[in-house]
Amino acid sequence: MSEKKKIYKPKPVSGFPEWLPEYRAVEQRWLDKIRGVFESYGYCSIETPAIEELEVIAAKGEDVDKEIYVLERLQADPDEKKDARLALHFDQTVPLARYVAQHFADLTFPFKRYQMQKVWRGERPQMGRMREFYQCDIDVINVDSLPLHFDAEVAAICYEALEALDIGRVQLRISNRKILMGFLESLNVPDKKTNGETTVKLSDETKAEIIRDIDKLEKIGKKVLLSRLEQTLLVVGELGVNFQTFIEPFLNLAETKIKPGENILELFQNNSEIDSSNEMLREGIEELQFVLDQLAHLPEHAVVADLSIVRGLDYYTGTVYETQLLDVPEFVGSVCSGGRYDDLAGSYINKHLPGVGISIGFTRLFDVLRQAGKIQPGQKSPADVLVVLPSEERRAEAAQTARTLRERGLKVELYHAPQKVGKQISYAEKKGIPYVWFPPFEDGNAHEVKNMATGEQTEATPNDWTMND
RNA sequence: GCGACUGUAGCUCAGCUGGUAGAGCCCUCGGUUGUGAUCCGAGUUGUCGCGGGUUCGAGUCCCGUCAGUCGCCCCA
Repeated sequence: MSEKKKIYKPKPVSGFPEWLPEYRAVEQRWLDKIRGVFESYGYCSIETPAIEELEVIAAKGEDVDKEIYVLERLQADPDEKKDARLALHFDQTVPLARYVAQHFADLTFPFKRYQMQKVWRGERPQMGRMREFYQCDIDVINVDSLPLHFDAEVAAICYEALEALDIGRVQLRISNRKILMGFLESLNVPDKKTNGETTVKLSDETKAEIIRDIDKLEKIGKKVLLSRLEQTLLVVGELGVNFQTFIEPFLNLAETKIKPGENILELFQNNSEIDSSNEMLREGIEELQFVLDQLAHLPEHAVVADLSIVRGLDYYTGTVYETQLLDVPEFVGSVCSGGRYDDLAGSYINKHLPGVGISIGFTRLFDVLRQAGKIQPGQKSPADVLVVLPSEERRAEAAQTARTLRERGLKVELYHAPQKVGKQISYAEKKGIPYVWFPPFEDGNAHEVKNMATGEQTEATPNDWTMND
């Protein structure tokens, strides 16, 4: 007879966050604010399915492949293999490309859209890194060519959206991939095979390795970075000793944060060790300068050019962005990143569709600030008023009071049982409901309302009371 | 995927060199009649992550496993 109820103890699944009501309330408010800023620039909303065909999602590059969640039925029918495999989307940029290609005929270009949905990545979770999270994307896609102004516009919009959240100072860091690509292309480094007698161009593989490492410049520093390059590349390599001395001048530039108004080309030309005549390099500098100067209206700290920003995703071809929270130094990751991609939809449609966009890593942003204690939790209930239930006999009257208040635009909860008044009040207190309404407990008595913050209680009528009374 | 650390009540944790589990918070009730956040009193709560081993005996030691945290890779 003493058999115990079997309980399955719930455990949170790491990397799949969920919040208590008081934080969810803040999260909703933030999403509304971001949406408001996006729409104020005329960007429209779309939503794409949580899943895409694996073929579509995996189009990005090998590194992300291993992080893709695929979807299958528990009882997968072996004969069903002919069906396309499905996968949860990894980001919203690739689904956008597919969407644009698919609805090409019905869209108006330049197509400006925002999209706020969850995405999934199978990574090891840690501070600021989840396996399920919201991204707030804003992108512009056009046919044939896309004016460079948009590279500045999407950045400015995102900055404004972040500013609207009142989260302290944020800094956009912008670069242009063409600069680093052009620089690496221009190099003639000593050939190992000839013991440095002749020179050789960097292979794509080597370039990729260097790019990956330069991304870490701020984190690990120039010295460590150079010795790392030496270690990884000399071994692999076609490169002769001291090849790092060819990279170093660039790192010196990449270490500085360039403000709007500064002349980037001059910085290169003043550095005699860098050959700034490379065409791609020049183009990148010009573009970066343009975008940077277009953002000069933003506050002092808000935007810098930072040549160490290159971004991991392969599809970016020009402008790239990252964003730091300057007032949360314990977190160094980017909370808002993106870039320009010249032809992401090219594999779905026979049109040239360049785009540029940025994505706010919403859940990361929210959770990092929450953990840093910078988010004031909201109310546990959206209600403005709790109507006390005096007795079962007076339920109809109390319900009518609540209805009247609701009709006047207030959010009103009616207490569920005629319990002791003290209990009803403490319920309101716990849920953070700011006002408690007392309908008459006896015929002929007046309504009263209590302000929970001040403890003050006054007579009132449901038809004309307002929260400021 | 690799490395380090952790895993005891709903939550935060204590439990010394092995002897059959404890504190605070939370929650419930009470301190008479219609008033919360303080105070006082009483009460409920545990496969000690899971499986195996050593032992007369394991929350405590050993092995395995799973999960979590942090770091690396990568990224929002």
